[in-house]
Amino acid sequence: MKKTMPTMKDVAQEAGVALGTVSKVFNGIAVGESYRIKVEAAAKKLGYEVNQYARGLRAGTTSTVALILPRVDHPFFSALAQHICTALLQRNYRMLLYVTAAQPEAERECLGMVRQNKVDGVIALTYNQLEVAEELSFISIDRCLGPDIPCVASDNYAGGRLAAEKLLELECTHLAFLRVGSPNLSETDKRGDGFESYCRSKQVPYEMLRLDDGAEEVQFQDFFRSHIKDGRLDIDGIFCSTDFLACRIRTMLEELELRVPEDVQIIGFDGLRQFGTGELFCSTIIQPVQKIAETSVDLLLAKDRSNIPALVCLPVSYASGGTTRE
Amino acid sequence: MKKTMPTMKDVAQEAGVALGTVSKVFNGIAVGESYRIKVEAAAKKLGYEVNQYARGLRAGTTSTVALILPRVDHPFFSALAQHICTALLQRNYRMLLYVTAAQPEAERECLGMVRQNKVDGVIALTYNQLEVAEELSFISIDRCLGPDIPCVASDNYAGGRLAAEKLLELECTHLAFLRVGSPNLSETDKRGDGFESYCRSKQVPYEMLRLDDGAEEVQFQDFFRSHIKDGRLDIDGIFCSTDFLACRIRTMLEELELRVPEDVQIIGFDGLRQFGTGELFCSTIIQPVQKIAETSVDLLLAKDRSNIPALVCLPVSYASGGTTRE
DNA sequence: TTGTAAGCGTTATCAC
DNA sequence: GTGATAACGCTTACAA
Repeated sequence: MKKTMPTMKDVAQEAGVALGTVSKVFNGIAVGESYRIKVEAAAKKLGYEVNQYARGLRAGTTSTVALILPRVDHPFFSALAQHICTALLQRNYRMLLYVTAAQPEAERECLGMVRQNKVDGVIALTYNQLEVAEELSFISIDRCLGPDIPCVASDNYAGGRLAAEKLLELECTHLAFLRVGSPNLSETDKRGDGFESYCRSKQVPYEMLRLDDGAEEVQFQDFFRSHIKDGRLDIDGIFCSTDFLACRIRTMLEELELRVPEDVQIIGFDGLRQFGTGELFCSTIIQPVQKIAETSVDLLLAKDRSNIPALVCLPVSYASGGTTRE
Repeated sequence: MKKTMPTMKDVAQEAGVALGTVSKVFNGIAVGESYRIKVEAAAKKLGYEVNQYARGLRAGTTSTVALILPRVDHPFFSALAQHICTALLQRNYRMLLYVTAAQPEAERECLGMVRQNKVDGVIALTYNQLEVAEELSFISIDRCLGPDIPCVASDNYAGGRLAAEKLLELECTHLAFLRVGSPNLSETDKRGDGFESYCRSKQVPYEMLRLDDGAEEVQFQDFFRSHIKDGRLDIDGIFCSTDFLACRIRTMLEELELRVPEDVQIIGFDGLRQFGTGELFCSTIIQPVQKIAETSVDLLLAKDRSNIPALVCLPVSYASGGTTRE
C-alpha cells in the first residue's frame, strides 16, 4: 500500500473546507449543499476512499463479520459461504473467512484472531465445543453451543420424518437409517430421531445404523450382507444422513448387485447439486441453504440482540433425484 | 464488541511497566527477560489481544489479503478459496472474501472496498477487464490483466495437447473440442489452442466448436446430429473445456443413444471431485489447484516484487474417470 | 451550520 | 534497555 493514499485532510484542503465537514459528508450527516458538492468533487478528484481501519479504531465498529467453517471445498459449506458473503456484501459488510479443518485448536485460534480483528460479529459452524466470549456477537450454524448463543439450522427432525414419509409413499416396507460422522452432538443428529419417530408412529419395521467417522465402510457392508436373504435385500428404503453418504451407499449396493432404485430406494440429505447449480446427486431432503445464510446474517446484525431465539429451524423439502422410483 | 477489551495500557499497568515495553514484547523486539515475563503474564491474565485495526492504522500493514471470485459455490472456485485461505492462515494472514457474480460493477466495487480496507494485497479471478490501481499488490488467476499484473494459471495449452494425446492413445480417430463460456479472453482459452496444435501435428481429423454463454444446448445437439452417419457418430473422442461441460455432453450423447465411453470417449478439464474429495466426475485434465493457490499467495507476499514473472503456468495431469476406456 | 480538538490503540523516535 | 511522546486517519462532542 503506497503512502500516497489521500486522506480526509487532503480532501478538506482540496475542497477548501474543514476536516470535520468532510467526515460528515461521508457519514451522511446533514451539511450545507454547496459544501457537500465541493467535498464530493474533491474526493472524486483525489480518488479518496475512507480508511476503514481508522474508522474502526475510532468508532469501535468495523463493518466486518467473520465466518468460521471447517472447510469450504465441500458443496454445502461453499454454498453457505457464498450466500452469507452475498448477504453481507448487500448490507455493506465485508466477510473474513476462516477455515479450520474441524480441528479444535484451529477453531480456538480463529476466535483469538477474530478478537484481534475487532469484527462486529461471528458466524460459525464448528465441530468442537468451544467457549465463546460472551462479548462477541455470535451465531452458530447446525450446532447448539450454549443457551446464550443462537443456533440456526434446517429443521432436521422434520426432514427425518419427511424422508420416512416419502419412502413409505414410495411403497417401501422395511426402512433403514444410515449415518456416519463426528461423534460430537449436533443438530444434524435429529435427522435420525425424526426418521425413527415417524417409523414408530406408522409401525413400520426399520433399522438404525449410526457409525462414527473411521473405518465404517466394512461395517456398512456387513450390515447389508446380514440383511440379504435368498439373494435379496430385505430392506427396500434407505435414508442416509447426507447426500455424500447416499452416493457411497448407492455405489456399495450396486457392487453387491443390487439395483437402485429398482430394488432399494435411497434418500439423502442436503440437496447438493453437481457443480453448484447442476443436477442433484440423489433423491434428497433439501436444506434451505440460502435461507440459513440470510437468517444467520439477519440475526447477527439485528439491532436488538435482547430477544433473539436460541434455535431457529428452517423448513426443508423433498426432491427426487434418481435414487427413488418416480 | 464490548468496550471492555483490555488495551496495551491496561497490560502495562497490570505488569507495572511502560506502554512501549508492552508493545516491544508483542513485536518480538528485544526486552529484558524479567519484563517480558511480567508482560506476558499480565496479558494472559487480562486476556489481551493486540488490536489489528490500531496496528494497521499505525503500521500501514494489515496482515489481510482480499480474494475476489465470481462465485464460490462451484467446486473449482471453492477449492481455490479453501487452499488460498489455508495458505494465508499458515502465514498468519487473514482473508477477506468477495464474491462478484462476475458482474463488472460488482468487481469494480470490490476494488473500492478493498482500498478502504487497506489490505496488503489482492488475489482475483475476474471475468471482466478492470483497471487495477498500481499501488495495489495484485495477483490475477487465469486471466492476464496487464503487463504489470502477474497471472497464475494452469498450463492450459499443455493441458489441451495432453487431452488430444490421450484421446489418440485411447485409439480415437476423429476428435472434437467443445467449449462454452464467457466471450472474454482468458488463459483458459488456450485449452482449445493446445488441443488443435496437437491434432494438427499428428494430422488427425478434428472439429472445433466454441460457443459463447447462452442458448448453446441446441447448437451442440445440431453439431452432433450433423455428425451422425448411419446411426453412428463419426466422432469418437471429445475434449471439453471443463468437467461441467463434459458431464452435460455425456448426458446429451446418452440421450442420443450413444454410449460413453464405448462409442465416444470424453475428456474434461479441471479435475473436480464429487463432494470436494470424492470421485472424479469424468476423465479429465487435472488442474493443480493447491499449487495455484500457494503460488499466488507466495507471489503476492514476496518481499521483492521487482522481478515477479508476468505469467506462471503450472503443470497439469491426466486422470481417468469413467468417460474413457481404460 | 461549520470549524476545532480530543482521543481510539498502536508503533516508532527519542532522550534517559 | 526503558519510558514518555508524537503520529496514523478518523469520529464526535463542543465551541464558534
